[in-house]
Amino acid sequence: MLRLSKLTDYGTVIMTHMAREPERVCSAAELAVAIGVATPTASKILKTLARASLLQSVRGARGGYLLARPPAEISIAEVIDALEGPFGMTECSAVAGLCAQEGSCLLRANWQRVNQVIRLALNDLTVADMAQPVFQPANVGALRARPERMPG
Amino acid sequence: MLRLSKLTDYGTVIMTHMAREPERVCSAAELAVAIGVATPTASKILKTLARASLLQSVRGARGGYLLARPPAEISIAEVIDALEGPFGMTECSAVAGLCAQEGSCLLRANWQRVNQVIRLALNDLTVADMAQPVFQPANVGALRARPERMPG
DNA sequence: AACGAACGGGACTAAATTGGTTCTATATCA
DNA sequence: TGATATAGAACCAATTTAGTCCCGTTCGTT
Repeated sequence: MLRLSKLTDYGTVIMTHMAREPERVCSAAELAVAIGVATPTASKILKTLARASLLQSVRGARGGYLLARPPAEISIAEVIDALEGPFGMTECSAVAGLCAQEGSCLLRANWQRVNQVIRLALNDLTVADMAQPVFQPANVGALRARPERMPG
Repeated sequence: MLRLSKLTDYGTVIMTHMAREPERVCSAAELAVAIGVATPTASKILKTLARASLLQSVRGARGGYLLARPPAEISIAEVIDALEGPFGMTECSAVAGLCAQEGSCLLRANWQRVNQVIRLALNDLTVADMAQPVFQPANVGALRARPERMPG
């Protein structure tokens, strides 16, 4: 459930990769090789991330991309938002007000809440966190271990 | 981002609807009218929920569906799992081990963590919670208000 | 016993989404 | 000036999703 698209996955891998050397300007071709996709595909993702102001682009020869902010200040939620469109687990909560069965729409308020939890959890997880090979739960407030009711 | 499929959304609406009268046997046709979809569509969802043991089916004339357990003991995570397939935000974390770019797969461990947060949050939210018009945050441990870093 | 209501399961079609490529224009370094 | 590299849009193919239909089975009702 809650599967992200491939492009979004690639996007997080790219951001993580770049976070390891935040100063370096990386070209689309270089990143494509690094993460194992074709250049046009990487390029498409990079353009999207740049348009969302998560990356800064450098045009011209020896150009490429650069993290727009320190990796610790870029949350995974932002990366997902950039690549996956507007937030919202259901259509209703994403684009409020155009719901066919208004009678059942008490639900929406609850979905909004669930969305919010997820968003907060992902807001607390930064690109810098992801770049660390061993991930520090302390950095991510929402990631407390809560063992109850965890089905297979 | 993290958009659920329509069917899953319908599924939660159905479960919530049924939670309001847990004793009553509801036919597919009746539920279809209640939530505003065509009968075959409702039927498809109900079959899936029954196969996942979230609903109990009653065959024959005057048959229908019934919650398999008290609504407070059915989590939203289960409903989503039933309708959306195996858990996992990326392909890698859903079906471990078949990742093209193994080098970048440090990421996977982190994604797993994120998945877990989301899952725990949704595990704590039950069908009974959703059925209440005003939703009690106290019932849902993971739903603490945490105002930091909440962009547009 | 026969009829009809209702579920079980699978196959199928159409529509929407996604993944990926290509092309043209623009910017910049050497 | 030429090579390199991004910007942006259009486009195609493949997958996924939504929704429908059909046939078999179960079981009240008459």
